[in-house]
Amino acid sequence: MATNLAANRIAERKLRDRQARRAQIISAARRIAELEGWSNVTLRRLSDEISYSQPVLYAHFGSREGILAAVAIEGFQELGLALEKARKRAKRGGAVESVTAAYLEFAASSPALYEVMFSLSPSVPFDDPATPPELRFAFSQLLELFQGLSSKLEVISELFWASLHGIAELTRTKRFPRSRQKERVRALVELFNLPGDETAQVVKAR
Amino acid sequence: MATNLAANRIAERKLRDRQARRAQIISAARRIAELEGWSNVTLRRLSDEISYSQPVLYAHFGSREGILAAVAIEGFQELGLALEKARKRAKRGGAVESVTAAYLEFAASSPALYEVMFSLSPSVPFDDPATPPELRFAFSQLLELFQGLSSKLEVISELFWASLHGIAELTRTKRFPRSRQKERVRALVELFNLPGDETAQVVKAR
DNA sequence: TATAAAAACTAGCAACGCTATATATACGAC
DNA sequence: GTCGTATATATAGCGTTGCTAGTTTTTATA
Repeated sequence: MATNLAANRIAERKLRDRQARRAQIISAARRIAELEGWSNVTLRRLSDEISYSQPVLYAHFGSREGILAAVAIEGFQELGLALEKARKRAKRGGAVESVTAAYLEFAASSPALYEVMFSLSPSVPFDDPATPPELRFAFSQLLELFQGLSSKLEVISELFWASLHGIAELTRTKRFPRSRQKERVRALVELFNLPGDETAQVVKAR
Repeated sequence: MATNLAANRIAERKLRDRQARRAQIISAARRIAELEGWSNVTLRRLSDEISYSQPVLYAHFGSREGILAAVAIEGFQELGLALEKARKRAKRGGAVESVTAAYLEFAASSPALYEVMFSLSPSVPFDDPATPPELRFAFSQLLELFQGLSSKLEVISELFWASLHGIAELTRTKRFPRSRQKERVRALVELFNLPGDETAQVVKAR
């Protein structure tokens, strides 16, 4: 029947509209957060920005937390892509340095986004079957860095991630002076950029 | 005059009472936070716990933020003391390992306290003249670890702090599985516990 | 065009941080 | 001891928040 086809197209259009609005909400939340901080991302403000009433937000995300989580996942996607790009365009042996720079640049240029990814959403776990693929992908870019270099691939990747996160976070929260950032990065790269055999030596299992 | 002496003693007693209540507030906040999370540390709940009305809280701390900051500073004091103790009781060459364990133990055993120290109070800065001495003291314990070992004392200490913080935070927020924690710690200690000349070699300025 | 379903809005609840105003308590001078 | 005063504490309420029940409007189908 023709009605079925028409019904299909209508359903598709509705889905598109839904997704577009969802993206609009996420985008508005990001923009407000980056300009005015997450405390200004209120449901009333968001519903204002998208010109819909508050309950519409709840049709897309079950709660304010849900909106933050969605922004965080979008952030992990972008971080993963940025790291992948940095790793792939690095010259031989310079992958650690390149990825380090990309990671810290990401955190520094979108502090509110980084904040929601790591400080504000305990509802986006990693060590869990329900881990979002975007988060797995981002971490996999760090795993790639040490592939075959160390017998403790996962451990050394986690340690590298922890160091990057620590620097990013202590910088974001004003515990580290920006003035020494270059030296910190150089020391970090030296610690982890252990080419060839040396890597196995320093990072080797006891 | 006798009245002056009496007045003095009264003033002293008032000060003691004030400080006692201040400590009571901080203690209640810590307890609730550790048991039920910081979102349950509300002013009404706090005033209930200390059996005073809400405005009394404002006589001690100007705002809810002020209470969190006070708890955070108490946390830095305790962290600093714990690190100092760990460093001093370590056998020769084992200081890094000992301090690492103490730091991560502190973070793991009081997650809410650690959270308020690093995630919830941007109003306790470090790179600033107004940095609380408690925070400076805690960091100085990390500086001590690398005293004379590296030409980049501050940078390597900051890097070590960042790594510890990254591990603590990614563990607290469930991004790291606890199962590999031991291996992570061992790898971290190997990275930073570079006895004698090797330290200068790996950490040296280019 | 009439009807059922889906979508959106209005209005309001409870709880929050915070504060202006009122009341009770404790002090110092007589 | 008594009385005014200053200090300490309490009451009550404002504006805003996340969230939702109930109602109205819009949309799709027959």
